[in-house]
Amino acid sequence: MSATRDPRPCSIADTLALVGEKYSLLVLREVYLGNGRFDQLVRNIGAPRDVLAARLKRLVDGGILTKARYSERPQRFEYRATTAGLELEGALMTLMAWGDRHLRGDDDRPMVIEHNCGHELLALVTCSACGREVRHEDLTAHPQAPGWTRSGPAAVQADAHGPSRAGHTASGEG
Amino acid sequence: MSATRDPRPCSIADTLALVGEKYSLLVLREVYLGNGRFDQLVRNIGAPRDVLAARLKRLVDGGILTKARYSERPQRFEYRATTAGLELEGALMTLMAWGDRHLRGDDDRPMVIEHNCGHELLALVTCSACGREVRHEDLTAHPQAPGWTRSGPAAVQADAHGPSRAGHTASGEG
DNA sequence: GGGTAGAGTTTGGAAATCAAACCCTCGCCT
DNA sequence: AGGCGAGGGTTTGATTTCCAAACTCTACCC
Repeated sequence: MSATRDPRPCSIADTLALVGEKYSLLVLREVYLGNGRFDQLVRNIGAPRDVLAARLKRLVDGGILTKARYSERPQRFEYRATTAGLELEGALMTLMAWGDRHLRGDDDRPMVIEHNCGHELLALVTCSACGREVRHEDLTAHPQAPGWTRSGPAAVQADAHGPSRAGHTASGEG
Repeated sequence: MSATRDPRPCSIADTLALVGEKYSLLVLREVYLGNGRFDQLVRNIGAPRDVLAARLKRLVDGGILTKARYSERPQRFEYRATTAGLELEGALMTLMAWGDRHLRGDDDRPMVIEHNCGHELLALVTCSACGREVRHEDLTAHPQAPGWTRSGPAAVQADAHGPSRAGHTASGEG
């Protein structure tokens, strides 16, 4: 019997395995703001120092941050985002926009980001091909991983009398 | 005494407090795919059943999922995304795009999303005002929360501009 | 020498995770 | 009517992780 064990292969899961632990994305937030020093990260994020040290090591090992020396004699370091690390900023802006919209009133924002087009940034996820905003009902998933369908592992085929086999295209209750 | 304690007020942190725990975003992934049944979530995500139950409760309480009955007689439920929940799909697509680009070769994708414009989706985060892609160097953060600057809590006055020079604030306060 | 800043590491108790086992309701097969 | 199995969880007990506070070490500044 093949192991029913392994979860669905997925780049979302892989990405979260790297940056999805508690505090990791907040480290990125601070680094984007230019706050790359250890004590600064501790204060601004509120993370335990040992946990933060572990997260930083992981982010550096994962190629998202670098540890740069900014002073030789009293050895002092600063964490900076790599190119790959900077490419996660969009995801953070998206999460911020969501939180601003759903967890606050539109007037109670703790932070405003200014885009150099002159306007306040409201992050929007779009399709790079057509430029339109990504909406759920416009998407169709095509699993590529062998042995996996949209609904689960093909071997188990857990799709008999499902309530809505439609999956992505056509439903919508809201 | 000194309230050096509270972390920076931030919608990113708030959002992550709700959906940032392990597995939560993978639950959303499966729900977007139409897989809202408990056992399906367990199998496809690989989460312990008790942890998954806790996450589902939190997501329902947080207004991101609803628990819908799809069969009366053998009582059967299914979790579905609310409107707010659907609005997180863009963030997931962004994380997927990042993982596809940085954690895999562009040929080894476990899942391809088709956009109904006819092309494969490559999620891009853009500024809703000007439509351009969000890039780090085009952004400027403006903290609104009282007592907080870009670099940290104002009361503690961590120096403001970069690691290069320290402002020498000798006078303590306390 | 005393004090401060930066960058962590150590410590020990509290909380979360995990895999596996268990529970309960139905529906179906025989 | 007995047994099986699916679905949807809850319980259990051992392992990990987290957390806050204390501690370490270097180095500058007075």
